[in-house]
Amino acid sequence: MLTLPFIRAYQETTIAGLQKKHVANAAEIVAKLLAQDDQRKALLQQAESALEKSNAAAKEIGALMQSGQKELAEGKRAETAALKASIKEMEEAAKAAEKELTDLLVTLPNLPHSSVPQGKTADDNEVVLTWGSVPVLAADAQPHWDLIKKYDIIDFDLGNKITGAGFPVYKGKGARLQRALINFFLDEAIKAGYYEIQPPILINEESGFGTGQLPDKEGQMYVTKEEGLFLIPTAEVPITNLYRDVIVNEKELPIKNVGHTPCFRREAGSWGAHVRGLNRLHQFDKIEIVQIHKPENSYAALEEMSLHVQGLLQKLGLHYRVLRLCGGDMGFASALTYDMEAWSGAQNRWLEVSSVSNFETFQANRLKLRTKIDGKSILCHTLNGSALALPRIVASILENNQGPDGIKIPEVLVPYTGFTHIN
RNA sequence: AGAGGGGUGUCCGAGUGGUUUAAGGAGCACGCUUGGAAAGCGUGUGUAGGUCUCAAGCUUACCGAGGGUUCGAAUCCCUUCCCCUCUACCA
Repeated sequence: MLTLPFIRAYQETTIAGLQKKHVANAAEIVAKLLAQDDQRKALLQQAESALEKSNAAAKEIGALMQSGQKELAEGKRAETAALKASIKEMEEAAKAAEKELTDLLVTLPNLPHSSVPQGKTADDNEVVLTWGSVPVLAADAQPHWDLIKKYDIIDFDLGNKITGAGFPVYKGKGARLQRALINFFLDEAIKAGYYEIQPPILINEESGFGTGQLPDKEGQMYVTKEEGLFLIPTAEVPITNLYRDVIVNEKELPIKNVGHTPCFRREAGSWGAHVRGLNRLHQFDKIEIVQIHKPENSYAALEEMSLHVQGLLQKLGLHYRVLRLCGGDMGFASALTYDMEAWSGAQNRWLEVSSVSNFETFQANRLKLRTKIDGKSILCHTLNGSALALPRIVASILENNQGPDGIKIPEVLVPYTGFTHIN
């Protein structure tokens, strides 16, 4: 959530930023926000000065009662009773104005960093770098959805039977490869100084709001019927919300957490021919890294996180590229996002395997996540990234590493899998 | 899940309708004291909003959360979340 003092002080910047994110009528919205804020303040002031009067009167009555001047107290009491109704009205008006204001404020996305390219769609993203080269495969190379059947390692039909589309069952070496990747990614993160967290995978509404999934993406999450809890779409939600309503000691910063969880996404309305097989799932495993920083360090941290993710891809020997997302393609809460895409050898296309973002104070403002510097409390910066999401990594490994003697497991994974080939 | 007991500041803890302006203690910060430290003494010690050019000051709200009763609520009532004990169930 953007902060009002910022919007007020930097109206032009705010409008330009919102426009880069393709918010319609940005200028009108900013003007409306400021007007509503003025109104809120006026109403609040009115209510508070009435309250002040009534507080003073109550105190007086108390004093009179105690000194035994019953009659005077009674008179005063009748007088004050009349105030009550109007105070309630004023308080309600102030509250309503505040709600109207936050309801609008909450719908606004974060402002993009100055380096974010203009643009609307994925085609406008900027390629920052490309690593490795396209693997040379035999003419009869198969896409992963055929390979998983050939080697019987991931079963969509069984998943359909017990749950539904997009919930595959991993079997044998398929399951072991999953476990190997999870452990490898966690170990690498721990080596890089991250602290492992195993959070709940159901979260409440406050947490969904804290990181920005609610109300923006409500339709994308699964909800439990009785309790109204949401299945997490990413470990970012529980791990970042650990710090909701927290004033972190400056000495504890930066915070670097990592966690592995399954992730659940309804992906309503986003199905199509290009999302076959593992390309898009309702449930998948992901290792997420989360960092919390003082504002001045957050962009250096973002680069560090990007390098960490790239290191993983390099160790796995995957041809990849890094994109700087354009204003139209980046997420609601993000100020700057790098996407890492791995090459899928048989589909001949890039697959997004990680997204690393700096949210600056956007999430922290919703979370009330602060630190104290020189006695003043300020909002922290939050960042997160996938390191990494499994299914598309698996797809790329399967496709890129296929050969006559089966699928070759990347060397770094062999200590984790206990086998060198899937065949 | 049922019955009972709880939730107060950074922490412990007092507080069952009116100088509560949340006692007291611990911790922390600063000062005094000291050769230095400890002890001791003194002072300070939350968050958010409003007012204000800034600061100070003033002011409003906050005792798990939300609502209510009252001139006045940490205190009474309702709803809800969480914790503890016992019982039941259970990996």
